[in-house]
Amino acid sequence: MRRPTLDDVAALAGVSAKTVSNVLLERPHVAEATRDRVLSAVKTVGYRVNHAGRGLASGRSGRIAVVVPNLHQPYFAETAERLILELSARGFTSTLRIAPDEAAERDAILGRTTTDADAVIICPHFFVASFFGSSPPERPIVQLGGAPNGVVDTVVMGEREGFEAVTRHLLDTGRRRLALVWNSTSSGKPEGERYVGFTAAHAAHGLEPDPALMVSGSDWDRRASGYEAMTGLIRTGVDFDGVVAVNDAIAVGALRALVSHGIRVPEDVALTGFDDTDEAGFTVPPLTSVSPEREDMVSNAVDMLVERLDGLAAPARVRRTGAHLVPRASSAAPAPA
Amino acid sequence: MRRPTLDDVAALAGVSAKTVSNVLLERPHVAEATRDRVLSAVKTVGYRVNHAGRGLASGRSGRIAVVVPNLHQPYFAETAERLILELSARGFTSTLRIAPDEAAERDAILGRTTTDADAVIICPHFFVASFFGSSPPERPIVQLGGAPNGVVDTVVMGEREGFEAVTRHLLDTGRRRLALVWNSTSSGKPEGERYVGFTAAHAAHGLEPDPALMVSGSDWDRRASGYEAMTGLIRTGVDFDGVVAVNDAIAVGALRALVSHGIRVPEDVALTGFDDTDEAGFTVPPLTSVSPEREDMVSNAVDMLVERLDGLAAPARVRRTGAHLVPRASSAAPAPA
DNA sequence: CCTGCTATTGACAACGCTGAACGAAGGCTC
DNA sequence: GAGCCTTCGTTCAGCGTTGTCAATAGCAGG
Repeated sequence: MRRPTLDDVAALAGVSAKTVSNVLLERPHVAEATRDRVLSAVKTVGYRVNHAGRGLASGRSGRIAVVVPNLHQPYFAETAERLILELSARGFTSTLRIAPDEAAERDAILGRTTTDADAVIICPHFFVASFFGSSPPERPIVQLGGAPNGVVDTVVMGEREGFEAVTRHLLDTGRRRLALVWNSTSSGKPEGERYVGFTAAHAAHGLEPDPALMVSGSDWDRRASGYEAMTGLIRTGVDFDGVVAVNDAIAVGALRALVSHGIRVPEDVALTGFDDTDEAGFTVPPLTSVSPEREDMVSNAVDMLVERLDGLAAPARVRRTGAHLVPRASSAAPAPA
Repeated sequence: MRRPTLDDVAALAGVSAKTVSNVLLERPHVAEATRDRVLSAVKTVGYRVNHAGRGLASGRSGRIAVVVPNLHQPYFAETAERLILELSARGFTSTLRIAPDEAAERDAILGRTTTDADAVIICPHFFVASFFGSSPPERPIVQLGGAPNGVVDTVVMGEREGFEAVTRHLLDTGRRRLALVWNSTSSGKPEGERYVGFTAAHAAHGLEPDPALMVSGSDWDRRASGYEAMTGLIRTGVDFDGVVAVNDAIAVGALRALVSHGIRVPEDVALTGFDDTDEAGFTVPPLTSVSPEREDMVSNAVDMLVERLDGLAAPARVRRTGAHLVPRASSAAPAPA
């Protein structure tokens, strides 16, 4: 009835509890025969390790906190899913923390709400180096996406080249006046890697982005935000033939706004997103997007984390992963006039 | 440098470690003055509880496993999000387990992969009573959605009435030949609460569902599955003026299939989903759906779980939550001929 | 045959916390 | 004033595991 312990297994196998532990931890120097005997005893008594005991004795929990702003945004849900599966494949358990606002995110990073994890992987929304004050983080933290901050290891996804590719794609197919639907930033101006890519593509065509075509919604993560921003732009009456959205969710919101104002996609206006979420393939019309190399991002993040857990002491590292254009109908070239 | 322990706090506050523990656990019979002294000592030394130690001593982890088939399906992502936030608001930590197939789901339920949780909340895909063999579950399990199985507490969402409502909505607005796009079931035939609602609505109009209009994809959870099934139905050439999809994801897939065959929604065919996920409001046209009362579902599930953790021994209980129609443009009445 | 290695296993003491049980002090009732 | 209850705090013994280190055996080399 009582849940079996190491001692129960040890008694049955005729060895000490420590030996059973050594077998389970796959320590070297355990005789083949002993191992077999132990493992079969484990099976017969139905032993399962007690994580609390192990954690207390070893000083590690074997648990990684995965921190995302939310799960209703497909990008975060899909990323969290991959992270969790990858961590579990590598023998870690995980705990998913949802940090919808800056305070929650800081608390998660600083460990105030994630005391039971050995390390943290975060898809940051607000994260900046100043969260730490003067003292460095007390446990490994890896950032997935977001800008390198010199404090924690970071996986940079191909934001710049991805955005450049999608922007060039529109320019190459004859679009000339591209609107940019942005998430709001602290400065109120577009900024960061994606904007750099956007500008670079324009420059390659000898063009410059038109500030009158840049709009942002009130929130990064809501389709509603894209709808709202797009509607605002349409109301200004300004002319445009392409819309580059900062991510798929915003593109989906923008799409609704375009359609409900009688603007046809892609005939009148081309539309693109970013992230290549599941839903991008199923909008009407299907949405051109940019696919970050998710597998790469996730495995790089976990690699770096494991290295830190194994004791690596080195300045914050940056790994870059790629991104590629996924053209779909929403950006099909307009019929020649 | 060393992480502070109860003893450090106790020394500073001039009390025993046990008293500090009592304060932190909000035990009664601690004098106000003592509590204040302890709490301020906790702050000064920066104490944070060691979960391993607490877990070992108390025999509980304070952790609940949330088990879902995946996160790329918005319904599961949104539900998991609410569960995690609710659990955290009630002082539990959570661990999210992704169980994509039957074996993984069974392992999670039986605790083989969730040894570190006191209890389990599961959004089941396959779960049946036979998972347990003859012995009852060894810790509290609550099912969120899915059919009651007599073994674990279950929250039944308003599948029957929700489906009846949406079906009636279509019939009331003049649609007569309703296709049903189903997830595949083991029997290959539609079954369960949703189908009962579908049939009941027909009966109320003196009609009977036409078996020739029932199709299912290969998978519950992929938009692709809805696309595939819908395409199959269109190819048969059979006539229909409404499509009832078993959930939003399948409806989104069906929508793509309809549009790409030149069938207009809602002019030619009305379309409805189920779950009222975030994306339903942003398809083109916006998708009529049924909203389960998510808050209710989640709080009921956690309530039942907490009661079990508090020692309630009683036969498996069932709580029912409601569902209401959310009409949108995809099911607007056709213009009178 | 002794020395020094490696391979294998075990004894013991933590790890940080909480449950149980108990003691001291004060207040109430009759 | 005896008896009892309530409040508040302490002492003590583990919870189940792993790290450290010692013990033993076997074996190669001299």
